[in-house]
Amino acid sequence: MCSSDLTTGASGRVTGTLAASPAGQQAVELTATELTVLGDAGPDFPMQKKRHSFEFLRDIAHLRTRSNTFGAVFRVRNVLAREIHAFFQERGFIYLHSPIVSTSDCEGAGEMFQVTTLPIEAPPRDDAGAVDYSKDFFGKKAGLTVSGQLEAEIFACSLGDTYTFGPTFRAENSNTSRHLAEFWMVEPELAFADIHDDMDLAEAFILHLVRSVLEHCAEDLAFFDKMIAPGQLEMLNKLAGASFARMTYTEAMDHLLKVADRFEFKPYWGADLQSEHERYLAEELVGGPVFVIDYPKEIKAFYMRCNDDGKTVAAMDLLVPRVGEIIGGSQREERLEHLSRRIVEMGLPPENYEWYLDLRRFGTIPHCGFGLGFERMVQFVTGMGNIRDVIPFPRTPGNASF
RNA sequence: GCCUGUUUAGCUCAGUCGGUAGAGCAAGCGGCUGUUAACCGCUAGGCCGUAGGUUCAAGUCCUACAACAGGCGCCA
Repeated sequence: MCSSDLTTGASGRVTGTLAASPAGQQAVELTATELTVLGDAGPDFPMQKKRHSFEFLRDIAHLRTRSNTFGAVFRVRNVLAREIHAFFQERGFIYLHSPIVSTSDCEGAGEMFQVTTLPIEAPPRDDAGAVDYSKDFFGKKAGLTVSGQLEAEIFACSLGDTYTFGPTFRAENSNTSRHLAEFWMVEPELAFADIHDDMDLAEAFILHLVRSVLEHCAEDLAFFDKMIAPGQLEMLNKLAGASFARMTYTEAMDHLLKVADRFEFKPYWGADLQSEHERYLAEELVGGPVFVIDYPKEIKAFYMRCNDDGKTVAAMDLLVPRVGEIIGGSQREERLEHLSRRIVEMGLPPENYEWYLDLRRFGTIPHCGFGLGFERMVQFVTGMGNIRDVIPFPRTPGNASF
């Protein structure tokens, strides 16, 4: 082969001498003495030495990792994954491999993907005509996990501080730049801890990840700062030395009501925070990450601990500029009678929660935890606008290529 | 699921008042050479998303559908 085969996309081996470079934009250069093309690419190679749209590159996800943007994204993603383990392992947390296939749909976190070996066209039916899941592979209806939290609670209430880090699935028809049907979630669970310990951990965790990336991915972050998200480096550097603001839902609502005119959805006490409200709090009012705690109990999950006011629960969300909610967590209701009552109040079938209630019947402890959407963290750090571009092979409604 | 927008060359996009298409990059050929998501010349390359409709005439106007994007909801 000759050098004319050395087109964009070709692979090759170069032998030469590494020397300091006089050019401004690189430190070293290779003076080649020998060049071998190992695999030529041909004129139909779809990528070029120019900017492509991320939508186009998404269609060729098997080739897009050859671009500088996706190289940088997945190097940063790798460092973040490594540092998640480092952070928790250094603090003595147990890494729990929570199950992927789950038969406990007692989470309510989202629609489950069903896992079945029954024939779709003609499943076995019982006398009432309903699908007979006792004939299914697991003997009951099964699905892909929507959260490892409940399993993490089991471990936290026996082994102590625990975390999960694994794939999570939501069959929601969500079409946004912040949602995936398959994503990775980090879920620590703290034993003998309250909502304030939970926030302290979340803050230390985010700061560790930001500082680690600044330390280990300086070159890639400079690339994002220049090509993807101007100002990103300054934002991260500022964040690395900051402490996060904290406010109650009621305080946040007071702030929102003062500027209610600017919102499409008018805020009022009792309503969940809209995206535009979250953005205002993080981007304008605070200008950085902010914890919001003590939400009205009606808009939060059954397992969150009731506060003494009888109206709110010890829930906390961490809102960050641009991405919005990056962490959602709570202190768990450890009091048997309160938890039982909430299950009934929310119309959930109590028989599904017996094992969960056992954790309160037998040696209950105060505990808490949170979930971090891993891809949202990668988005936050890199400044990438679409979550489909920070996971190798995105799964979204209507798309599971590769 | 709802709202808005987009769909024209391999890619990124122009295309005026409706009169059968242009640029840059890529590709091919040639030149240049301290270049870096460079430069110069030439050459090719188009069922204008799909299906209907209006019109003498549709890339352009209308309808439906599809794909994609952005925003919203759901959440992480």
